Amino acid sequence: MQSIGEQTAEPRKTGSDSEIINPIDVAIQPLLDLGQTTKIPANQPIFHRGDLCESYFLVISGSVKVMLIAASGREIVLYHVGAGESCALTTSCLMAGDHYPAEGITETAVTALVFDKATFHRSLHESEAFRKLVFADLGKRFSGVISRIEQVSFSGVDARLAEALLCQPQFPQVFATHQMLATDIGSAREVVSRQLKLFEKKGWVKLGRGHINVLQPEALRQVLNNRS
Amino acid sequence: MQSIGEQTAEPRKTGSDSEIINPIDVAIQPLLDLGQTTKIPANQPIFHRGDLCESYFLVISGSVKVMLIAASGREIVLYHVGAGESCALTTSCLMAGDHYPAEGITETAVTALVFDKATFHRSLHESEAFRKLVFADLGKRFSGVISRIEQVSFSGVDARLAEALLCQPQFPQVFATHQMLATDIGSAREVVSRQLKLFEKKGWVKLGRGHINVLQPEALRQVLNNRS
DNA sequence: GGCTCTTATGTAACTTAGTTACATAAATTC
DNA sequence: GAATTTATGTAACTAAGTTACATAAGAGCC
Repeated sequence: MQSIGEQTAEPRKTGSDSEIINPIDVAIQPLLDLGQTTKIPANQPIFHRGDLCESYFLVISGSVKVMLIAASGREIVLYHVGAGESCALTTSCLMAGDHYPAEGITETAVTALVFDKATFHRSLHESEAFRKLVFADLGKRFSGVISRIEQVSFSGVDARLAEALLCQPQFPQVFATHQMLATDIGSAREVVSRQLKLFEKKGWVKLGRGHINVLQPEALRQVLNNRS
Repeated sequence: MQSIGEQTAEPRKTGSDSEIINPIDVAIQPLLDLGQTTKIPANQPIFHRGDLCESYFLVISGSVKVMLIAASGREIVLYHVGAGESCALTTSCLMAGDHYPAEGITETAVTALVFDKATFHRSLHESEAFRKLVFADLGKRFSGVISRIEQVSFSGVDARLAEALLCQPQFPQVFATHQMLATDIGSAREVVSRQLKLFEKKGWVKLGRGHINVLQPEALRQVLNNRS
């Protein structure tokens, strides 16, 4: 059995700006030749629910969101795929020969390494390093999606919203619409607007069109601890 | 590379009584020697959230439920592991070297084949059949958990309850308490009681202590179609 | 600038779901 | 059969989601 490299990729933060390519290429540099490097603009659908999964991809830069969309228009983000990460849903569908159960959409312009189905399976078979990368990613996502269920079904909108505000890339500045925040926490826009107004009334945030200024992060953290 | 068998196990219904061992042993019979056959009584915890995952198991007979439990006591079942199935969470934690993010509890007496960590990894490495079985299962669960999120966050209690009633093993007889149904659909006992009373008022079901008689399955199916 | 169009936010009224806090009743155990 | 445990019933209240708009801030165009 041919070994293509032993070091697995470490988990990486989604949406970070620096260190985009460095960490992944150590582990899978030799695999780069097997895939096709592709660039996709922002806000493009990559896959839809019901699509049969035909290729595997690894994000080199940018970010993809994987989400559910209800008939009513309600949306919930399952997870974000950042630089150095692969889409666990794709892995899972390729392995089970299944259809996608969700939507994948680029959030920013994305550079990705795309492998066709056969290459994916062959690499999985031949490379221990690739296998480790793929499965570690799958495992991480599975746990992540389970925490998501926990959040959504056990904790209130206030706690989920507080967490969303605290985890923004340009904290304490939040560049997001109420709709985007609602999708992130799996609630409705009106509910988010209502809760944000409450936060503003308490002096914890300052609201603006398309952005929010977090004034009292400690108060938000308190909400998180009290009732998550 | 040693091939231990080519046929993968087909997906199987959870909690079915007949054909318990037959279908799986075709695929993994040769692996039986590698694991330790273990019997566990009903209602026993198998793992808790936070536990480090040390062994892999394959259910031979009986069923295990994997669920989240909130501090408040609220519960939600993520999935059931039936005969011939493995626990995807275990697979995922073993592969990612992670801690369990949920609870595993036997629902009935269970016979399982247990592999230690090292044997699991070795089998994964050596046997294509085992790999296929493990990953197909993981993929199936991942999709399953995602539909669960969809159900819980997009569809109402009435639809979820109707579905739960329609999917019972001894349909149209339902042997479950309101609490068990609530855990299944990720709601609260009082909410289930309230909704069941409404169903009863409409003549769709007949309620009893510990069991429910479904009188008008068509009406329940209608609820499912209208607003799932 | 002023006009239009699109996108974002505000808000009230209402429905559904979850929580709190008990009461009642059916099994089970002693 | 009395006590205890377990299951169900129910009311009152809070939280969240929905419907149905109104308002307002920018973007693009003349």
